[in-house]
Amino acid sequence: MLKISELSEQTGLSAHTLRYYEKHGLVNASSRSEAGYRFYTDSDVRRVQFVKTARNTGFSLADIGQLLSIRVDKRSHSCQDVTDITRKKLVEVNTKLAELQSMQQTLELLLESCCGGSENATHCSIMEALDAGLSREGKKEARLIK
Amino acid sequence: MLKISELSEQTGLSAHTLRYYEKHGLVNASSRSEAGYRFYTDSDVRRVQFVKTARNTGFSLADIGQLLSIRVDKRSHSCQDVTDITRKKLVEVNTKLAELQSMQQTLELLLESCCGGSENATHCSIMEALDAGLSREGKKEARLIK
DNA sequence: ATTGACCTTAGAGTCAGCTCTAAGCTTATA
DNA sequence: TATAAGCTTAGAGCTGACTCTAAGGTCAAT
Repeated sequence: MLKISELSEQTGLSAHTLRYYEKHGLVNASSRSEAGYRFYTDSDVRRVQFVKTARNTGFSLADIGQLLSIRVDKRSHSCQDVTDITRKKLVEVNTKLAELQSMQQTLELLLESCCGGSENATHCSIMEALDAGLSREGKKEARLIK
Repeated sequence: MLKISELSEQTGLSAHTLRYYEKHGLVNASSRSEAGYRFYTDSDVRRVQFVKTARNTGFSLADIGQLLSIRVDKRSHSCQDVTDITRKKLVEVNTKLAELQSMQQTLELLLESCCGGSENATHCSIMEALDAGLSREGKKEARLIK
């Protein structure tokens, strides 16, 4: 039986976070001391680690709530239930990736187009590109310099 | 001279958002009517479009505040000032990209490893991988199936 | 003159996932 | 026994960028 600080050590999640997860229905202590202290079993530890792994994989707490309810009663759920959640998450991740890649490309083009020197910014091509809405000129110049 | 709703139309930003930007020091109306209505000039429109472009490129409102102060007095700032901000942003974007790419890879491996069928989830390899902290087994199985 | 669309403000609410505080018990150590 | 560390709770605060509300003033058209 672990106290919350011990569970915290074992999982790397703060006691605050563990209580927060409990409040949101993800992880309960199996029992409490007379004084009300939370006590966690090995099974609780595994559940918390599942949550942590799922968080690292990008799942939201709401997603994890669903995954956990599958986990406790696997017989009532199908693999498809699991892949549905996973595929939905992958779509979200891919969407964000596309946005970030577009930003990355823009930022790289901007940096390539600018001297970055200590002269004043009167003709800074980054400022010009942002002024031009990144249209034509900004991108074209960037490509030329490339 | 445009009223706020007209500026909203021209820029695609809501009047709410434009007032929000004003409150945060990014865009002021050049003048006001006797009744207090905001009036925007062409120069204001260009400033708002600059902000919008910079937002699309991933800059935070704080970043944009800095970029704007360079924009209004380019002679007092160097290209390096501009590239510093841009490079900092690129680093942030690359960091987030790395996180998301890792998530993407994990999610894809998980999906490859699971049948996704309508049988029950008793031996679902996604659940097993999440239980195992994505370690060894999860990844290995995924690769084998690949 | 009245409707209705538009404008003003301060300030509250939203999202997600924590993170922290205050006030008060409990437990372990000296 | 006293002190300090650790636990409890409800609830507030944080981040960033909006988004909305309420209560009221203004303006153009009928």
